[in-house]
Amino acid sequence: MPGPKAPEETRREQIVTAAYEVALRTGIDGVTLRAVAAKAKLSHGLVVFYFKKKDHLIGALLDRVLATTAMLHVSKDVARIPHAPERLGALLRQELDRLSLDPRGRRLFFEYWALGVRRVLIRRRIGAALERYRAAFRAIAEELLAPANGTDVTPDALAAVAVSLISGYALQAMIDPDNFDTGAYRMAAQSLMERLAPTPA
Amino acid sequence: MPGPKAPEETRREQIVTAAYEVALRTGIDGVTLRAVAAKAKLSHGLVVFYFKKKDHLIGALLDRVLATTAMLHVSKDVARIPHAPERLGALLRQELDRLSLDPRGRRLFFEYWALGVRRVLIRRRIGAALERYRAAFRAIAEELLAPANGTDVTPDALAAVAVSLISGYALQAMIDPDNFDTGAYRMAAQSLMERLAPTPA
DNA sequence: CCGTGTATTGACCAGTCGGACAATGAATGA
DNA sequence: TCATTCATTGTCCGACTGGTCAATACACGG
Repeated sequence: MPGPKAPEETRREQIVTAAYEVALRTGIDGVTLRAVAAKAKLSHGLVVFYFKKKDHLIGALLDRVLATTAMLHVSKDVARIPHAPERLGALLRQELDRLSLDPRGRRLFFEYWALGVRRVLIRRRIGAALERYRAAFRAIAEELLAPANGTDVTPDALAAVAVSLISGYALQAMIDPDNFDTGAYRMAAQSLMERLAPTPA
Repeated sequence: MPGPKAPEETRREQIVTAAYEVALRTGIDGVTLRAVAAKAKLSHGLVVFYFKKKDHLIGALLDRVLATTAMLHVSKDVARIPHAPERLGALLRQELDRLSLDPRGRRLFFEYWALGVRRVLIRRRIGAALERYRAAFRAIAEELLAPANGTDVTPDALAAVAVSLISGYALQAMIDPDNFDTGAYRMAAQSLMERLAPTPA
């Protein structure tokens, strides 16, 4: 006995939301058509009705993951800092702080990253997200490195290093929180970044 | 018709080797009892005969992965460098170079990393490997930071940062090699590390 | 030469997965 | 009011999974 109608576009979002919740608890592997349907209180047939292939569903789920966890907004407070090195350090700290709350989303991001190693479409989208992430840092890096042009550090590389500091933090903190002193790490990373400015050496 | 006997302890290694080859090509998901058995030219029943549970097999496979890819040997050339900052930079560069060749093993390592997020036993072993990796850097970091004790950077944090630079490099380079300038990154990372010494500031 | 233990096989099982599909219900327009 | 459209359901299917197990062939000690 087919149930009531709710043919709004909401259905897709509802399903993706259910998938997201499932993924948070059980990982991408746990995102099965039936598990998602159960979480959304639908028949699993309906899920494949909206997303013809399961891959499409996990693609849509990737959108959700990227939207909620891989976006970088430079807060007003940070943007207002005049001195470029300090601004870079502050941005770094802001991101590290953000990482500390709700690590579950980040876990999903890394799971997708691992998936991307084998699947081209996912790899491209994650790569693009990383590139956008780097771009935000690159802007500051250019400004910072402008005076000390004699240096062998390019803005692009500096941005990549910043991203490394952030993702490396997440990676290490996730895998053994016990042996990882997050406070000390943040101090060190920030101080390292800010130390770039004074002497181009 | 049960085949010939070869009851040596070699069988286990042979199976793990087959599993490793399968994993390199198809990822950990592809490591199925039957796939491994086929690769090793055995019946899948024999695989479960040696490794009672599949988990034991993927545990043994993790050993293999860690042994071949997560070990850090400080080469003689590097160890002989007297000046600590330069030594740290050289070690960093050595590891980054090593990452460039044969990324397949590293991919597996990161796949296990993602797996570790959900599975406790794997998480602990990866965490331990990571800690050993950090320890190698910590030794140099202590020596490096000794004179400039006024600094807010602890040896532990510096080691963690070094690991971040390495894993972050792998992360970004593997996912989109096109937009990632490996050469510039290596220059920047090394120069950043070596810049730690001169002025404790 | 013959049992005994064990390495090895293949068949089998229950479970789960993604996907196809006919049947059914509800809304909608004529 | 009735036919049409389409969202929704449950069922069914084939493939594959991890795991069990009886049957078998081999090596070896007596």
